[in-house]
Amino acid sequence: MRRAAPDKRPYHHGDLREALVQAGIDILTEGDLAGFTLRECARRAGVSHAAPKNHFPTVDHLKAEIGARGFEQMHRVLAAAADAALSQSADARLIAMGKAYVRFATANSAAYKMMFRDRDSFERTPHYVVAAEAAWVQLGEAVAAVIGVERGDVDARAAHVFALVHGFASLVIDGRLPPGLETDRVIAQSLASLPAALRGLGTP
Amino acid sequence: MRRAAPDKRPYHHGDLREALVQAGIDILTEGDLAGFTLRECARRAGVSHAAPKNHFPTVDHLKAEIGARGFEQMHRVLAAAADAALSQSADARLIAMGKAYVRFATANSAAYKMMFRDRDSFERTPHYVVAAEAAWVQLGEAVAAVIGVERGDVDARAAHVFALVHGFASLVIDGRLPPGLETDRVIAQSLASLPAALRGLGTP
DNA sequence: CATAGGTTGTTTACACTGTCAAGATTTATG
DNA sequence: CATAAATCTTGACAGTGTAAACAACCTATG
Repeated sequence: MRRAAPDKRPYHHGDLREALVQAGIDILTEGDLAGFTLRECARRAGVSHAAPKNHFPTVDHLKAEIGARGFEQMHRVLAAAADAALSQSADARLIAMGKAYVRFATANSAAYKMMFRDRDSFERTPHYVVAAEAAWVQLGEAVAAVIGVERGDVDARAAHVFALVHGFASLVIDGRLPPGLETDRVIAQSLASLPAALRGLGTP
Repeated sequence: MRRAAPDKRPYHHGDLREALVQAGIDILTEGDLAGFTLRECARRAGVSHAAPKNHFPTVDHLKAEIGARGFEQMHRVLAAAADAALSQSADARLIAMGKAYVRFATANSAAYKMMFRDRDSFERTPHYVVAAEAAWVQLGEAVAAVIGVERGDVDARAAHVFALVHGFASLVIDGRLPPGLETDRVIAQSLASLPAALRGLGTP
């Protein structure tokens, strides 16, 4: 068994797979999505450019793994936001989660892009699929708590919420909203109207 | 003055700039966003790989031009949708535009991605800026017609609409909504609730 | 324990990309 | 017409992802 940080870099890295993932996350944290490169990850891990092949057959596999971790982290952030609002109403919890969603996306814009962009080019690894699915389930539960479980069609309402928060997140990240707009206030306003809108949805 | 399609390619190319743009649009129409390459555009225009430099200093300039045209085309599509619903209420027109928006985005997914993705890497050419701005203005007008011009804060409501349709478009394009979901019906439902939600926005 | 086999890295190579510099060719202009 | 400007070609360079051949290390089996 080899320790993680031996004194003299042995031939084998020790935990190259994890080092590559971490290097990739570091690059994204620096906000340099274009700088995300398989060779650069290898470079940061202190390894030759072809070494990653043993752990990730393709750069898309690495992207899928990092994207999966992004979903997992977002899941934790949303769960924490919901927990913090546990004493409040289901409406307040959903709103808190919506705010946390947009905040996470904008604070980790490069990672967020990697989570959503180019999904087709990802080999859909099981890890990625499971992590992305969990986000959907989490959202559906919060929506169900708002509209009441007996009212069917939770998915349609969850899609409404998903579209709204993902839309805001994308627009803010890409700087697509007009410069003068107070995005925080606008988003808070839209989210505040969400529970009522969900209850009215599909019932004219 | 030279015509667009002379019989014998008299100038070096005649209209290389336009040919490059068209080649790029063709690639996107084929849905192959990854295949969009400056060299491939040059290839399709029947010209050497470095020829584009005279018309587009950088590949991002070509992307910006194509993105601008995408915004222009979308503007026409939305205007047509609004015109077709001219005899109906402002609510109906906004809903029609929303549907047309999502339909355009999903039917031209590669072009839509080029319009929105990587905006930072675009040299922000005047053409692109103007075209993108026009889309925002168009949306704001439709929203203003719904809520009444006297009620201020049109931008906040326009942002709400923009986020919703862009969110749906992005999620559909990236296949992010659950497989079983009837997206057409769900989106129609969400859009139907939009005018009422806009009127209630910000007025508790 | 020795050794055969599999795992992990390195080296080298290839096709591809965007960009640049130098030259050739065609058009426009004084 | 002669000269300048615009346009295109050729060739080069640094990057990229991926593949194949080889080397070093680990491990399990005889």
